[in-house]
Amino acid sequence: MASIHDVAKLAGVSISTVSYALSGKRSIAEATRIRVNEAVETLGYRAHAGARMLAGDRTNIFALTAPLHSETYAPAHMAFVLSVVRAAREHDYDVLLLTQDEGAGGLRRVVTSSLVDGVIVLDVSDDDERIDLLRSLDIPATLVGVPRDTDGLVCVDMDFEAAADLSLEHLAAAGHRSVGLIGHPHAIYDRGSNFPRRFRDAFLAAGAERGMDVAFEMADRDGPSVRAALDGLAGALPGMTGLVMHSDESVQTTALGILRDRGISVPGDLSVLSACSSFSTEHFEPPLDTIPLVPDDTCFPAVALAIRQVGGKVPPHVELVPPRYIERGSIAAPVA
Amino acid sequence: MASIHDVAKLAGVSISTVSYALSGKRSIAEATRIRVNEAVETLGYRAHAGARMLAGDRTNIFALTAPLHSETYAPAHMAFVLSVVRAAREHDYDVLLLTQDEGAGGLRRVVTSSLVDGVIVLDVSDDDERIDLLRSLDIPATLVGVPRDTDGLVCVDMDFEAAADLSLEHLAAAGHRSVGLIGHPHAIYDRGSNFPRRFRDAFLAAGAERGMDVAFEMADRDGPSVRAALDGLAGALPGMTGLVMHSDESVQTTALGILRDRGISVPGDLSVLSACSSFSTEHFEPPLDTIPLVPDDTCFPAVALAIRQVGGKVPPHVELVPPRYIERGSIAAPVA
DNA sequence: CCTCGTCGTCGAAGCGCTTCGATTCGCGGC
DNA sequence: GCCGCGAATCGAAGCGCTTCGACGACGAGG
Repeated sequence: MASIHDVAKLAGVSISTVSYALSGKRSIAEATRIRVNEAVETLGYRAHAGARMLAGDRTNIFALTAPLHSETYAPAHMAFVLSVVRAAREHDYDVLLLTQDEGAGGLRRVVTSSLVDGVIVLDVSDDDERIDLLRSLDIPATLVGVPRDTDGLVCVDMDFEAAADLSLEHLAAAGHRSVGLIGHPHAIYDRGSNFPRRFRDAFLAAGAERGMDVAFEMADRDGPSVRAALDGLAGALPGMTGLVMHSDESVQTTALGILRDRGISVPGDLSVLSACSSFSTEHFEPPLDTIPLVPDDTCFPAVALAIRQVGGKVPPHVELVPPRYIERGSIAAPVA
Repeated sequence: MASIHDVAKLAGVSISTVSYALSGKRSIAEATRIRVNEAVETLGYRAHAGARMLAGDRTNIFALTAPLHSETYAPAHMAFVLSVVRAAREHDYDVLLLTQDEGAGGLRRVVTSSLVDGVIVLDVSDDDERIDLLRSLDIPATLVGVPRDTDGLVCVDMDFEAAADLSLEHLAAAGHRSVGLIGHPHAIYDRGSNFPRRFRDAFLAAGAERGMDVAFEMADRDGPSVRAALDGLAGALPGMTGLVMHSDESVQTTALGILRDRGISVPGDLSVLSACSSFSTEHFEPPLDTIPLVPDDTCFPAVALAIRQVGGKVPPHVELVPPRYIERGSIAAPVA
């Protein structure tokens, strides 16, 4: 592997000149810069990562901790992981993938050995062992998600409260007064993963505030459970004309299938809306109105915030991404 | 952050002694080793990753290139990624996640900058731009998968040929003579991802060799496509009594649902076997006999091989993991 | 014409670690 | 009693890079 030494020799300059020519941290004559770049090109030179870390006090690597629990919906999880990696690459950062197996230990390890410049935390739960560690480590970090206690933390997340309200706003505007919510599997609420809880709480609160009748049911990924959830809602809301689904793809597909089997047409008999889904509802039968949960919307800002923290202090705060609404015709006026 | 210097001072020895005490590369008096370890403990010392890379010529990081295509089945993909990370951690290695966006460029970047000691390649296709690059880079690498041309490569994979034959062996033993195969979506075969092709080819060849009637259909992830595949098989094999499914979870679930709807009982009317599935078929209705595709079975050997390559040369070769068969009662004798 | 500021460049000092001799000490063998 | 040897330890030389202070050249201002 060619070293900066070889480049300097070939370009006929000193190694410090090469370094400055490449980093741009001092002014360099145009002619010199060109010669250096040519030398780099012909030698295929790339700075040695270890040397750069040692001398430069910067690794250009972020750690990504993204626990995968048994109830985690893998496609969504994967989408967030990839979004973080792509965002990092836009800033010339690489991503080291940590798993749950080591627990918070892995985080401590990579941070204290100066392997990473910062940490991106996915799938935050309310009392997460990673959070206290992060606070004590005092290292650039951004959480994608909002834990109960955000003290001293930098967080980015979808504004689930606004999303819940937005979903009811659209249904109310169409004339609906009685709306059910199908949520994620029990286990996800139990584990303290917080966004489903936030959506649910905001949904129920917004419904009350708007004077609407609302109810909530959780659904696992099997047919009987989804059927039970739908029945539960129908029982709680005899006059239900609207349905919001805040759950993963398979549950929503299953639910639509059940409605079809029962001869309930969408939106003729029931208006349906998919809220905060990280997949496309375009190919559903029928396509659903949706408030999309796009990984890039939160992961790119999260990485950008981590970068800014590396460059200097960023005051702890929470950034909420406002929800968007996409119409696909699955909401109509309720039939009397 | 405490440095090796601080440890040396606290333990009252030189830094080289600390280094040797920790690495064990030279003999150290027991008493000294203990003092060093105590100092490490009280200071919370961890070697600076960059310094270690620079001086030690080893990064203890592997790059993982795991392209995610639109047709890729995310849960399986994720399972393989995590398996690699866990395997790496067992050897004190970390994993840098590369994505498709940079193409082979990302690979070149991390290798030429000496950021990683080696590469693990997932989801190999027959003509993969990463492969030529790897060959020219001359760096420790293990492919999980077997490309058409394995010259100069170290590969590990499930023995799909043996798995295909094993599935027919069990069906034949139960008395079946006419067996259909449902495979992955078209796009996966088109793209050159090679294990589905290998399974299919081996299945058809083994069927011919055993003098059985066999047929093959691909199925996308939607109901109509699965239905069409089943109909296609029924058309090609009027006397079909056995069905092998080599496809992802949703297709298999859908297929079982269709069979149920049509009043075809398993294994009463049709014997069904799930082959090379990376998910559990235990909770299926009914549970299916399976030849499981366990990520750890290939990823752990793959990482181990990469480690051995870092330590010295390992001759290029292909390691095939023999298939196992798990009975769950979904295969019975065919009714006349 | 001399001085001063600017621009472009260079040499050298680390960054924290690994590793290669070299050194010291204690012990057994002759 | 001396030599030789192995065990334990140390000092120093890098590894390849960044960055700081210094220096020469050159143009502008007095």
